[in-house]
Amino acid sequence: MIGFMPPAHLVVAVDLVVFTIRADQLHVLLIERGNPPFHGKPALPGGFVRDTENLHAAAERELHEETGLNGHDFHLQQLGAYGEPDRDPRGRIFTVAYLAIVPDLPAPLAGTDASDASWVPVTQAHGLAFDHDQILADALEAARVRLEYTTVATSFCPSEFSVTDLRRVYEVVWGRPIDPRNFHRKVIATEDFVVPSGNKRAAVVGRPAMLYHRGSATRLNPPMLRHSEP
Amino acid sequence: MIGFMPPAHLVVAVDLVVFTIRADQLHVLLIERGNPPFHGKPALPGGFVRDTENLHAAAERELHEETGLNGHDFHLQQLGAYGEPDRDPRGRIFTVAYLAIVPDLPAPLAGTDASDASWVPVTQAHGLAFDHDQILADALEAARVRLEYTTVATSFCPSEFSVTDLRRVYEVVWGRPIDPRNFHRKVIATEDFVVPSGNKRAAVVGRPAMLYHRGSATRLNPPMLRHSEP
DNA sequence: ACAAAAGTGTTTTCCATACACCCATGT
DNA sequence: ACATGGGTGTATGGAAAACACTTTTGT
Repeated sequence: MIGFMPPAHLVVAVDLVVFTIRADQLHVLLIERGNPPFHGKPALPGGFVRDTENLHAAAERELHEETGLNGHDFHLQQLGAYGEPDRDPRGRIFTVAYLAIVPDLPAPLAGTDASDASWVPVTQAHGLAFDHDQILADALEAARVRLEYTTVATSFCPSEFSVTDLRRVYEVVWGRPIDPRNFHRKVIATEDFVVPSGNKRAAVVGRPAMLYHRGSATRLNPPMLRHSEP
Repeated sequence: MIGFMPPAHLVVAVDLVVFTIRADQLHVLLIERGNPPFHGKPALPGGFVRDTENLHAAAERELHEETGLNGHDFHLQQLGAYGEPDRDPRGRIFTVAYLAIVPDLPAPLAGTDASDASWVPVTQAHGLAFDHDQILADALEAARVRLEYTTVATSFCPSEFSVTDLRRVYEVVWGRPIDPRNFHRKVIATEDFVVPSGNKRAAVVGRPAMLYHRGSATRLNPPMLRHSEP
């Protein structure tokens, strides 16, 4: 299998950096490669772009194959193109990386093509195949920046969530604590960031939280400020 | 020439959106296509990525071919990949767009391969070949955003420039006036945004301006705020 | 002296931070 | 009653906007 050369028109792939939050930790979806090169190594899920589909559709298809998600239950956005001549030992293969943000899936990967896929804490995701370490690092920084200026944080949450759930997203992705009171006021004050669902969380302990759905806003104005370390 | 199909490995191109400011107007570098498809139409400069070069190097090479610039006299950054199946009638050709920002060139395009290239005000750059209208629109928005959070505005200026020159960049790209006094204080207060050259502008009229070089900073913290329209 | 552009000071307004406090629920 | 987390009010500091003012040159 060494030296396999893909058909000439298959020189553009898409790779996905799929983030979710499980147990208050940021996780990324990785597969274990079943073929050379990098046989047995962890890698980002991805595949070649088909003749009739555009880049975004290819990314959506891959995401569906790996997670079973479709519709608009996720955030999917292009990160950029990677094209070092030697990035793939099979030959000159360009890849377009996509950042995907999904809620913690109840039945994560059952019934999908990718039973070989698994969630790995980003803190432990090293030594990936190809240039995927670099792509993952870029994706992490992009996700942190997007939390500042957009409403993507809600894409980490299920359909119904509390303000505290949303705050945990910021704390986990940014890796620093946020004042609950000020965060609450800011989220509520930002128009169409979240809309009340009318329900309340069954309280395990303490006052039950009001629940919200994602609002229609996409940009955060003013942004959530992430300061440099104190 | 109709129906020309590039060699199979040449399916990835880079296209450049080169911005400069001339006569207080934002201009973009366009070529007139000498071959089908879109013969005679304006288009962004670009070309195929060579076997041994990475994407950034290909973009740098194209920029040098079109403008004669090399070294670090410019800003060059990837915008993203475009890959609609029908974006090029010759076949499936992906392109990676780059945003380039250069100072107003003294002898703009003399002695370059591209005597067919010319500066066009962005307000008049419509009806471009391929999907270049879309790429140009994306590049313009990206440039506006980057002026907020980075120091790229200095890349529009020659080696030595005044604070007022820099303010004009913001006003031209954003298309709205800025208070000269507050802008001045903010630029000077931001560490390493600009460094004094020690020289003064020969005054045509009024008090001569102090001149500056680009500083070492790349990110603007705090950012230049571009408010929504009043 | 005057015009014109560069650069500084001052006031006001707004927003982020910090933190005290009240609210709603389970035990 | 009280512990626990959810949510609100308020004082303070710092930065942005608005704008009056001073400085430096050429004519």
